[in-house]
Amino acid sequence: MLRVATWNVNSITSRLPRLLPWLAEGEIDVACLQETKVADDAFPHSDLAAAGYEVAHHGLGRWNGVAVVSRVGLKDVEVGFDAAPAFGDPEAVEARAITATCGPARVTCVYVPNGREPDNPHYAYKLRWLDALGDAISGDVSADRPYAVLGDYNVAPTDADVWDPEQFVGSTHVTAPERDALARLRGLGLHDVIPRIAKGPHPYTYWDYRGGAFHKGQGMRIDLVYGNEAFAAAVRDAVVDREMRKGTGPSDHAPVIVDLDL
DNA sequence: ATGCCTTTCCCAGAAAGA
Repeated sequence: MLRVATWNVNSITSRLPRLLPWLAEGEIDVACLQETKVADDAFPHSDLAAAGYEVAHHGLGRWNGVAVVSRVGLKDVEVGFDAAPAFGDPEAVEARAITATCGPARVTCVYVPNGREPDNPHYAYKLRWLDALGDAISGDVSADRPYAVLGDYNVAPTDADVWDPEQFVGSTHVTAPERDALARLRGLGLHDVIPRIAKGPHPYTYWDYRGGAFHKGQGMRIDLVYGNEAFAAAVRDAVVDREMRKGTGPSDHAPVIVDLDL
């Protein structure tokens, strides 16, 4: 059994007291982490090493930052992806993707650009980014080896993936071009591994910090596990770890945990 | 939510998040 997870930690520094016990008690084999918000030299490498995890981190400072941590081996790391677009300066590609092979599976950890508003240049950047991602990963998707793209996609695939679609009319995360971009990824051979419902109407993964959104059930499913044929066929269970959205110092995202018969 | 929380930059308030 291989247990693979994705979690937007919203600062690895702030979340370390939650991350370490979660890894240990949850018996997580591989975790894809987003929004570490640190440069590589500020990542808590020694804490993860002491916990038994190898780390591949890609961070450039206060924004973005992604990591794969694994206790089942970690090799063939690829930082970013081929022809990853930049927002402005072509030399300033943001730290939003990292890929590694962990035991029997290969994973790409992604933090998809937010997009801000549909008429904002960051929205066009988001669509470019997703398109280029698809081009870059098609080989791994079609390979026989279990492979998945896990992370914060910043897109709710369907209206059921937001707590109130009426609230999102005209917003990012729900527009047709964004959903088309996910459909294209599925068209390459990726399958949306949807967690089972633990509570409420839907397996949401994100709740705003403000206004008691979590307790009101005002969530979104935007943290996704997209697995290729071999990965999807090996899935035995998938859950949202809602407990991690509770308690002291939570991230605004909850982890998604997938058990694989590998 | 017109950002009502949180984080990082760093010690004041901007920027960003979804």
